[in-house]
Amino acid sequence: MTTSDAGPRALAAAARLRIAVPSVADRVAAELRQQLADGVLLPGTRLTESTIAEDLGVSRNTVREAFAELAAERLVVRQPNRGVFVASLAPGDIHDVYTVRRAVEVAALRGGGTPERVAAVRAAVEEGKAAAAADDEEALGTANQHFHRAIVALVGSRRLDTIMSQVLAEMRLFFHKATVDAHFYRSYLDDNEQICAALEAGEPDRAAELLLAYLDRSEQKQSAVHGE
Amino acid sequence: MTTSDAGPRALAAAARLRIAVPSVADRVAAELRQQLADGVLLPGTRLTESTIAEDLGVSRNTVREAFAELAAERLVVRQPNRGVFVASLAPGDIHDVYTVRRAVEVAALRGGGTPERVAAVRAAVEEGKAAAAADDEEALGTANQHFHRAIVALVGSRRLDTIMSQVLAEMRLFFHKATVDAHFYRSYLDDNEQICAALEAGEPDRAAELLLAYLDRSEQKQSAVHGE
DNA sequence: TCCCGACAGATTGTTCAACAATCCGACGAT
DNA sequence: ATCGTCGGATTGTTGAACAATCTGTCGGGA
Repeated sequence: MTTSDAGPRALAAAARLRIAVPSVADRVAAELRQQLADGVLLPGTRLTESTIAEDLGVSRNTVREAFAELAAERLVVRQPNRGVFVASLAPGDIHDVYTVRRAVEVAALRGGGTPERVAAVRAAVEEGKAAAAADDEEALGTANQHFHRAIVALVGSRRLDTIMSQVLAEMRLFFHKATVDAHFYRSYLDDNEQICAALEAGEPDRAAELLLAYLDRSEQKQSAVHGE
Repeated sequence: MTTSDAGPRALAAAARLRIAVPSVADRVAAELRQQLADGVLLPGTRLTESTIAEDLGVSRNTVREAFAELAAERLVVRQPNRGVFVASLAPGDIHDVYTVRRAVEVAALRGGGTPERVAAVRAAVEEGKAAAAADDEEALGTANQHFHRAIVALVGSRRLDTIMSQVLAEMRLFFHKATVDAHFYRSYLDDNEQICAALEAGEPDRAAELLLAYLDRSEQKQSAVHGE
């Protein structure tokens, strides 16, 4: 009771909210996630437990726990008695991912959102423009992700946010193939601007329509690049 | 080679698609999932690793892997160095769950779906009616879940299906409190019928509107029962 | 009386070593 | 060339061990 009295109930709540120090398994998972996002580990690559355990200086069991996390996020697939492999998306999976995005993002956009959250969308759009001006393709890609994440964040749902995060993480897996074209994301700048403008103008339904068209186009592009 | 020869390529494909024998960890997770769904384990209950390991006759490490699975599904929460507890939903979480349902189910319904899949929705409706006629509240509840699962299945997206499954699993966690009222699900029978009828009539948008209203009402009820 | 710190017990987090089950590739026989 | 067989490698699972952390209790001091 150093400061104002908190009471036992508040203390219990604080305990529940205390900063959870990430476990070793979590950190291993985070490291692998990073390598997956960076394209260090390409789809289809086999991840051997003992190798990773050795490389990261942790036990095999801990690596196993990390694999369980990643498998739950679909970033990695487990083949019993064979090992885990970096997930690779079939053409059907691409459509599937976009189906989720259509459901989640359009629903989020239709809700409108508070002015503060709309401002976050705007910020992501500007971030993209700045990246384009600086010819930073890398930044352009992340700005684009921020944009879509901000759209979902409009509804303020923790669960929708994590769903979106996972979908984006999945997409990063096979986006590497697409970004060989250095100007890939640039074509989306206008779309983002228009969607954001419609949203700011208080016309969420129109914004949703624009987004829907955008997603359909994007899916087509992806499918084409992915060779189908 | 008991039956017709398949050839090496087909065999490789079969190997990839072969029925994955569930690992011990998977079976432990399944068992716990069942107990959670059945209400044997109520929200807030602490799950001690050693106890469960002993009860199910497996090693503590294996239980740990099962916990990782369940944690990824939000059915249990891990408190570092304290243990895992059966997840309990705060009032805000209830709204959050319904937010996901609104996004997913409405989007699915708007798509219409193939006649075959519409038929599956109809089947779930009839299943509910039959359960009501037989005064089987248990069956009524599962029929209701089948109904909503069938709606999502209209789009035929593996990812949306699993999202819906997880959401329903989460709901079963706190639905136990609600079903003390034996006639809880009965009130949904008419809604389901109307939604299904609109869908069959080729008016998916009207069906979506009905579902939206249904979900809002359901959320209100749940929030009320859950004491808020 | 109430608060605070130390202590003991219990539980988790992590590692290590071992072994069975399974898979993969090579090698040799037909 | 096809088919078994065998050996090596990897996974699945177990059991034990130990440090780190948490919880509750017990006593001392204000």
